[in-house]
Formats: sequence, C-alpha cells, structure tokens
Amino acid sequence: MTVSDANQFRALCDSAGIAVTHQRQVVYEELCAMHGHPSPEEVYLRVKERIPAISLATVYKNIHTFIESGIFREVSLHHGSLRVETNAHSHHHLVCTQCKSITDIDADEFLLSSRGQSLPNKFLPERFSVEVLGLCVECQQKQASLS
Amino acid sequence: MTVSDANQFRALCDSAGIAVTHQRQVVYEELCAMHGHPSPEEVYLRVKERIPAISLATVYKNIHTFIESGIFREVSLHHGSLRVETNAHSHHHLVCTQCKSITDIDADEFLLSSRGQSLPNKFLPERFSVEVLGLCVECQQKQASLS
DNA sequence: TTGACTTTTAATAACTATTATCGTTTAATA
DNA sequence: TATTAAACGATAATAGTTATTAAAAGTCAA
Repeated sequence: MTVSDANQFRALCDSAGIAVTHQRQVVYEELCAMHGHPSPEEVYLRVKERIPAISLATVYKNIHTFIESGIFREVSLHHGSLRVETNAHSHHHLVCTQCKSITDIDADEFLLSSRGQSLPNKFLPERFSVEVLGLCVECQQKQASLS
Repeated sequence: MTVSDANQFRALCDSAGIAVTHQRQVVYEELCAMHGHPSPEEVYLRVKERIPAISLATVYKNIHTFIESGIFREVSLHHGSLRVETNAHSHHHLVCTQCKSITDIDADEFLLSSRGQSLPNKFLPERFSVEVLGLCVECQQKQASLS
C-alpha cells in the first residue's frame, strides 16, 4: 500500500462519513484485490493473514458499511432465505434496493416501460440488471455424461 | 380440491417421477394459492392449518422436490450467503442454474450476444431475466420524509 | 390383494450464515 | 491532550436450513 493509496482510502471514507481504521482499510484492500463474488468468510480468511486478531464480525460489519456507503454492492439483494416463484407467467421483478421487496411486472408491461413509459406502483428505477440463466460448460458436460 | 385436480396432480407427479403423497399435494395446492414470493416458513404456516402434524422439514423437502422437478422455480439462485460484487464495470451475470456459479459478462459483450452471437465460456443460456432495481413508493416516501 | 422394497414423513439434533451484546480500544475533533 | 462517538474482539444468540433415524405410507411384481 502506497501513501497515495492510503490518502485515497482516507478520502473515500471522508466522503462516505465513516472512520478510517486499519481493519477497515485492510478489508477494503483485500476486497479490491479479490475477483469474482467473495463471501464474507472468504474475505475474512484473507484479511486474517494480515491481521490475525481480526474478528469475523468485524469483516461483516465493514462489508455492510461499504455496501451502505455505496462503495461496494451485493451481488444479489435477495439472498438470505429461499423464496418460491408462484407466478407462472413470463415476468420480471421490481426489486427495491432499500426494503428489498419484490414486485412482479409482466414481460409485456416491461417492454412498454423500457420504451419510456413509467413503471407500475410508482417504482423509481435506479438500475437495470439483466440475468442470463443457463448452464456453464462444466454442468453441460456433467449433464451430457449422465444421459 | 376436485377429483380432476387430484388427477392432474397425480399426472404432474408421474411425469416428474415423484410419489403422490397427501403432504406433497397440500404443499403444492397452497403454493398455487399463494401470491408473491413465499418463504418456506410462510408455506408451512398455511399447510399446517390443513395438516397440523406436518413438519417444517417436510415442507422444505417438498419445495426442493418441486424445484428440482421444474414444477416451481426459486426467485433467486443466489440466496444463502452474502456475496460482494468486486467488479466495478457495468456488467451482467451468467448464472448457472445447476451449480449456481456466477460469471461476469461485460455489458458490451452482452449486447453482442443478444444480437445472436454466442456467449463466453460456452455458457448455454436457458432464460434471460431482467431486474429493475430501484425504490418502491413506500421507500421513496420514507426517503423524502427524512430529507 | 399381499409381501418386498422404496420413498416419504415427523421429530429433532445439528449445522451454516449472520447478528446482537458488551466491555475494551481506537479515531475524530475540540 | 481530553472528550466523545465509532469501531473492535469475543462470544452468545438467532434464523434458516439440512441431516438423521425410525416409523408410516407408497409402489410394484406376483
């Protein structure tokens, strides 16, 4: 970590209104250095290499702080508990970034909206996310070898 | 539940290769009757009204059986544990419906793909899902009243 | 229909991920 | 530097889910 990196982190914390602590900085640095979609546990294991006395709870708390401050994002807003999709129609979801409520929206209705109309329920869109769901190569191969 | 409903459920189970049991049928019926995105606990509470002796574990197992059989779907494939998004670029996710692995895909790359080209990593797309993330009315109001 | 075999079930223990508590330490700032 | 609020570590507690096991119910060939 260079001096300019440290200054940058200080500036980041200042604008987010959070304190600069050693633990926080190391969690941040490790997150930046990690690729993919690490779990708190994975972050903890790496941070622990540098701060052996750190607590898992501290890692959790800092990750949450970063997410609340918009410094990092969670991959999915609806982890936590299994939810069953009871709507059999082709539809999308309006997901509230704050309360995490999920509202269904007809596939047709969404097409209209994306052409400039407003969304139902006075929903205020912040970002769109397209999920492509399917099979990765490994699972395609597993499936092929089974049949 | 009519006789034809019962027959329909039997046919459904037959084609899925699973046994027809009373508990399974009641879980199925309640799921069909529920709107939104119920949690196993919520399903359990309703099923319990009809089968007081049922166990929560049975509800879980039947929900999983339905999902594996493609009779119902989960709202999100990545519930279970918090994941941090470390990729700051605008991107989408390739989510494997089997192993639930998440692969990042550049927003640009995705545009190309949707015009007919193939996806990276030999990913086999099954369905696309558009998520609109933002604020629901309630949270917009909460936010307005705070500031 | 019966008997052999398989699946499902209920009860409950166990496990994983996460959060709350609380006494101590550290950072911000006057 | 002293004060105060924020953050920390240890650990207990909780929520959601899964594993285990013996009993009950379902399946299927004869």
